[in-house]
Amino acid sequence: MVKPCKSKPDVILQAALELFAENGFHCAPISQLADSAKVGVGSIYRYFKDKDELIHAVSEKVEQALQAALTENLDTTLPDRQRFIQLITRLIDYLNLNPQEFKFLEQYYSSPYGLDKKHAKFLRQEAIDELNPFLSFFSNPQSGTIKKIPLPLYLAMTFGPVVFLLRDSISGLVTLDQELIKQTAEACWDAIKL
Amino acid sequence: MVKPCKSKPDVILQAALELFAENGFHCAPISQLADSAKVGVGSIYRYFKDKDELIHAVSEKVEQALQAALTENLDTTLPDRQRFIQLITRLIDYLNLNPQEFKFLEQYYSSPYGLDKKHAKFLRQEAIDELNPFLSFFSNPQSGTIKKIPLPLYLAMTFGPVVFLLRDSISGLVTLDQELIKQTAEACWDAIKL
DNA sequence: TCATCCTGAGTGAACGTTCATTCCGCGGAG
DNA sequence: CTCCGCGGAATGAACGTTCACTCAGGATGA
Repeated sequence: MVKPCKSKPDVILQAALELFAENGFHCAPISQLADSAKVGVGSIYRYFKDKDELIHAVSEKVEQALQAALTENLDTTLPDRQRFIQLITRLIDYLNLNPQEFKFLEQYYSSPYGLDKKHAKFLRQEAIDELNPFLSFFSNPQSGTIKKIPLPLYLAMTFGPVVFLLRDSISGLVTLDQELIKQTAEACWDAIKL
Repeated sequence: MVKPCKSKPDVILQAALELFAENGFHCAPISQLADSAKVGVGSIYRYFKDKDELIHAVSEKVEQALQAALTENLDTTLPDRQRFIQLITRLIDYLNLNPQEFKFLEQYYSSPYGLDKKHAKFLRQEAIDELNPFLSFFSNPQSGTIKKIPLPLYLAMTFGPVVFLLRDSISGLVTLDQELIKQTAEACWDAIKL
C-alpha cells in the first residue's frame, strides 16, 4: 500500500456525503457513488453491509463533526444571553460553511432513517448528541433569565429558525452575512428570554 | 352513474395525499396507490400525465386548503400582537389537525419538486400563496410594533419554530395542547416585536 | 320499442429501465 | 504459489409507464 493518504472507507464516506447531500438518498445510486469515490461497486459492500448502513455511517461522522464544532473552546463563563448567542452563532456559522453537512442532516432527520434513531433515543431518554451544548444550556440557566417553557419549545425556538434560514441561504434566496446571523441569534434569544 | 359522490381524480388525489404523507414519494408506488384508491393503474395515467404531475396536483390542492384555512374569517382590525398570534395559532391548529397535509408539504418543499417551484416563484418575485396572510402582515405592520429585520428573518422566526414543533408533535414526542400552542405563538411574537 | 353501433372511461399484464446486491476472476503482495 | 483486496459484469426485484382490450351506456335507425 503506497498511498494510505486516506483509507478507503473514509473516501467512500466523503463521496457519499457529497452525493447524498446533492442528490438525495434516492437519487444517489451505488454505482454513481462508486464512480465518484473512484472505487469499485464491490468495495463499498466490503466495508458497509448495505446502503442503509452506509447512510447511518455518514450520519455518525457528520454528527460527530458538528458536535465537535459546537463544543470546542466554548466560553462557559459568559452570562446567559452571551452564552446562548455564542452557541447559536456557532451553529449557524458551521452549517453555513458546511452546506453539505447541513443538507445531509436535514434529509436524514426527515427520513425514516433519522426519525427512527431520534425516536429510539427519545424512548431510551437519551439526548441527541450534537444538541448537547444546547441541552446543558437549557437545563442550567442562571436563575431568572429565560422563560419557563417545555424543553421542546426551547428547541423549536432555536433550531427551527436556524434550519429555516439555512435552507434559504443554501438555495440562494438569502445571503447569510454576519449582520443577519447576529439578528437571528438575538431574535432567538428574545423568543426565550424572560 | 349512480354514485358521483366523488369524482375519480379526486379519489386519486385523496389517496395520493395519504400515501405520500405516510410513505414518502419514493415509497409510494403507483401500483399501491391504485390499490388504495380502488382504481386501475391505467386510470391514474388518464388523469395525470405522470407521477410528477400527480405530485404537483396534490400540492396545489393542499396549498389551496391551507390558504383557505388561514384566510377565512380573519379579524384584521386587531392590534398587531393579537393579529399575529391569531395567525400563528391558526397555522398550528390547522396543520396539527391535518398531519397528512403537513407531512406532505414538508416533504414537497424539501424535494426538488417544491424547491423548484419556490425558486421559480422567487425569481418571478411572486409570493408563495399560502404565506399571503403572513406576508401582508409583515409588510403592513402598525408603525413601531415590530423589529426592522429582513423579510426572510420574519419568516424564519415564525415558520421555523412552527414546523419544528409540528414535527415533534406528529411523531409523538410532544403533545401540542392549547397551552403549548399559546406559548409558541407568544414566543414567536417576542422574537419579532420591538 | 328494440337491435345495433359507437365511444371512451377503465383496466392490468407486459415492457423497459433503474437500482441494490452478489459473485467471480484479476492482479499485486508476501 | 497463495491470499486477499478489489473491480465491475451479472442478477433479479421493483418500479413507472404503456397499450391492447373490455364493457357499460348513450346514440342511431328502423
